[in-house]
Amino acid sequence: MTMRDVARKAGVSPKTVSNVMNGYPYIREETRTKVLAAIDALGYRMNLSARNLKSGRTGVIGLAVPELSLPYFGELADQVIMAADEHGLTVMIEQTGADRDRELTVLARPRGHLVDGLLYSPLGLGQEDIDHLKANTPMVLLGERIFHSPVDHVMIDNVAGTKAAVEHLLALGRRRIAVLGVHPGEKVGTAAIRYGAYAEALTAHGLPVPEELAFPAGRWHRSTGAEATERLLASGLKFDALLGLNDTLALGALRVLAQRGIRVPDDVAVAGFDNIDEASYSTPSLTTVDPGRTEIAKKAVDLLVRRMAGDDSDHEEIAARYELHARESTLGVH
Amino acid sequence: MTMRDVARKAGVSPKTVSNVMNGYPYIREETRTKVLAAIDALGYRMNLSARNLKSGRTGVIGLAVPELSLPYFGELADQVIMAADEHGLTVMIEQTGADRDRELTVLARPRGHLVDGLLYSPLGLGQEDIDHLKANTPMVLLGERIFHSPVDHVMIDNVAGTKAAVEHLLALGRRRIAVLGVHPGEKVGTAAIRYGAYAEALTAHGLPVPEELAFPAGRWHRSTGAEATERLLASGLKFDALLGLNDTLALGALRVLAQRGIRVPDDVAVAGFDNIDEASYSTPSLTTVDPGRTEIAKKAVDLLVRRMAGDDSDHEEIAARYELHARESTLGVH
DNA sequence: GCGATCTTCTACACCGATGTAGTACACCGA
DNA sequence: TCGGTGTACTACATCGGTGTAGAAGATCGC
Repeated sequence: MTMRDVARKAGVSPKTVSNVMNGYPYIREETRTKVLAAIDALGYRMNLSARNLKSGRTGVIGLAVPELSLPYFGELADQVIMAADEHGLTVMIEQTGADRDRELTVLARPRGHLVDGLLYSPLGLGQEDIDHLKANTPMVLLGERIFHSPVDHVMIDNVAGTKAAVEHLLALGRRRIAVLGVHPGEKVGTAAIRYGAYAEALTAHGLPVPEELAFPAGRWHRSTGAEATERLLASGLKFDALLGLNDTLALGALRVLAQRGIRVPDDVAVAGFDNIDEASYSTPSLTTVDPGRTEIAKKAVDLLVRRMAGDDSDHEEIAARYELHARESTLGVH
Repeated sequence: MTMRDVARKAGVSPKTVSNVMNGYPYIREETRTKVLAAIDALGYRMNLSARNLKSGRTGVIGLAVPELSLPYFGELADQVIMAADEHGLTVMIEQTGADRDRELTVLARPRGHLVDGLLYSPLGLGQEDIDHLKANTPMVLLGERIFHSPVDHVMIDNVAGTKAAVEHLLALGRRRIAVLGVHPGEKVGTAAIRYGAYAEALTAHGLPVPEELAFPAGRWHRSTGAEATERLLASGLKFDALLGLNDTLALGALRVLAQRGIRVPDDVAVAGFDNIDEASYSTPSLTTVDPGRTEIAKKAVDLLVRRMAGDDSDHEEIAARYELHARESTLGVH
């Protein structure tokens, strides 16, 4: 079942069928309907591999994320797929597992030419990997700003968002804010940026930065958040607030605090980052920063589509609008 | 950068390069290393579209799920991607939004020959759509058993799993078990199967089925679970247990119950289905049925790979092992 | 009335792999 | 010694579309 069959049935050349399918303008209405009727009658579907081989286009974009099982990335992927759909594009998802080697592999081999462009949400890459980003494939980075990279970014406003959360805690009178999920030694990742913003917010208010209250967690899962919270409690250090560098960490913390009978927010106020759906439904509901997932997905896809269409103007850096959602984990129940 | 370039550099024919890359056995070790060296030196990557055009294989399988933002499907996709990876396959995800038309579209047009096979998790399809399943592409259905369909299935053991949950509640002395998430009128979907199993479990214990305690929810989100729970509470009906037909519904219910000051499990025991990660970390943690996600993903991919390799034996129906995880939402805190 | 331009369509080579067929040599048994 | 089999490789057509070039008729300006 090929284009030739359709052409034969419609009594035109294969190229005319191709032209009809691709919206070439100079076609008589009569011819167009004949061709469309033939396509319909035969149930013809174009072989995208063949088209891609000749023309480059596949209509597929890649989305590389660390882990789909993390709600943030699941929800992001959902949005990206819907945004891509509006451009008639399909999304191929690649899981990197936040592993640097796998992240580089994705870059080096964008699925054997099967994707026209790449949306890329790196976790493990650093300044030293910038060279790898000078890809042949159009690419838009999501989430993180890798310092001084010559690539398009659609960024979470990590700094302003984190500061808003910290200032919210400070405004509630909290002074000893523990942090979950830092990555010691890391310079450019999300962890470093958010922790840096936390420190800045404290400093701006004339407060010292209590480094002993920063607890590492490599992967940002509920389980690692719970473990870090247990280490925090075991340390015996006093704290009256807890900032999870993302929501799953904070939710893991909520669990442990509840188990230990520590009241939230009375004893400890808790805040997170991401505003995943779960944050509205936990008990207590979680105060968090909405990074504008929908906007990020939409803008990133739009930008990528422009790049794929050949736009080679200077690279852009777009920051999405964040929004602080103050909920029970800091405000209490009304 | 094509195979011809590699061939020239290695001093062999393009076909020999192809043979090396595809593991053809009759190649001298010396030749193989020459070719591999050339591939490495040039950073060559095969054009999958070209290969697909000639050979059919793309190394891509499709995964059609309702919504990635639902934790169950995010976690399932994660597992499928990892299982596919072990076979050297990439996964292309299609979101159907549980919309019947979109589900049929996916079937009718498996991405323009771009996928070698399809894993398919239908929600909206029914008995009347069976004809559409007689696809040309190898396909394995996930999760649901569409009645009398001639297609491979890797099933959640919905009936046994749900019964286990209900029996657990009964064993705790609960007798008025409300159900969230039923789909009135539906005959073959997950909702119907799980609700049917619930009813059977009650009947088997000589108990009547309290139909007034079945509350509908079209989509199985936290928000719809919360709404259904509010309707349940507004009804004034007495109940001492609550079964969410999946975890997100149950988690939405937990939220509303907590807000209303209804104690779980003292006043109402709550159970769900899916064992998403979140169920271990909610407060209280959620009793739920683990449908064996990892096993489902692995078996489904294995089966699909066999079908893609040409195995045309009779269609199989594999049920994964479920496991009941009894947690605080039914047992209380120890 | 004639070249120029626009509209509509077609012929054909070609994208980059691979299946098929076939060559050439080595080795083996009778 | 010769046919048969196994090993190692190559030439070439081909998969199904699309870019390019160009043909043929219609329309237009002057």
